[in-house]
Amino acid sequence: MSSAPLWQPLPASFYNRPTLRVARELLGMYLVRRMNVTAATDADAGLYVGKIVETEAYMGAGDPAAHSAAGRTKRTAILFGEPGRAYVYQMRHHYLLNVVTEPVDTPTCVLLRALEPVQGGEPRHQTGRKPVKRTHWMNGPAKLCRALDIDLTHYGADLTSAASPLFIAHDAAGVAEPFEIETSPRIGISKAVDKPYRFTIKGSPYLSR
DNA sequence: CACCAGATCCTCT
DNA sequence: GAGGATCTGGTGG
Repeated sequence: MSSAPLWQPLPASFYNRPTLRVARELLGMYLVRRMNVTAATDADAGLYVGKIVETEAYMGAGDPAAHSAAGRTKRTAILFGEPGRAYVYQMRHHYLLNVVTEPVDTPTCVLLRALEPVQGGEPRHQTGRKPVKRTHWMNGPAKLCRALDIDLTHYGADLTSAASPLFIAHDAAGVAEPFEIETSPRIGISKAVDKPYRFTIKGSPYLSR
């Protein structure tokens, strides 16, 4: 038997709280991706895990930078639903992953912008290309999706279930390393650029940009 | 149905 | 630091 960490999903109640608070507290949590593996020899096969080191909050109706600011559309429908689900959307060739927060009909979410690789080795989607530094495997919202093979099929995925191919956990068996949280303006947007809705683990070498 | 802007990333200068 | 890639949803005629 291995001494692998126990990845225990965060419950929906974690997400059913003010978005800024969720965005801060997601730092240090773990995104767990279970890939399909044929002839798996142990429980860890196909398991890719990254520690969340950078997030951004999108505040819904009152936030011009949020997709849901203009109201409900087909694309943003999931934002109006239950907290703890995945809001994935496509931008050019890329996919971006958000977590839905707050109660139903409150279209808020948190964007996952960067992960620190924890388990699973080099993402296979990086291989074959120019060698990429470990710190650059998942240091951007689209890069982490590509690394973990996350796309529109994960739209609406339940991030609170260990049975899901994609969920968010804390390491119930691990030792948490203390860290400081830094707050800054969001990246890559053109509206509400002054809002300090970006949260990072201070000093992490795995941040975007 | 045409247009456009966009929560990005990579390559080159 | 700039530019391009060439996708998709949303809007307006």
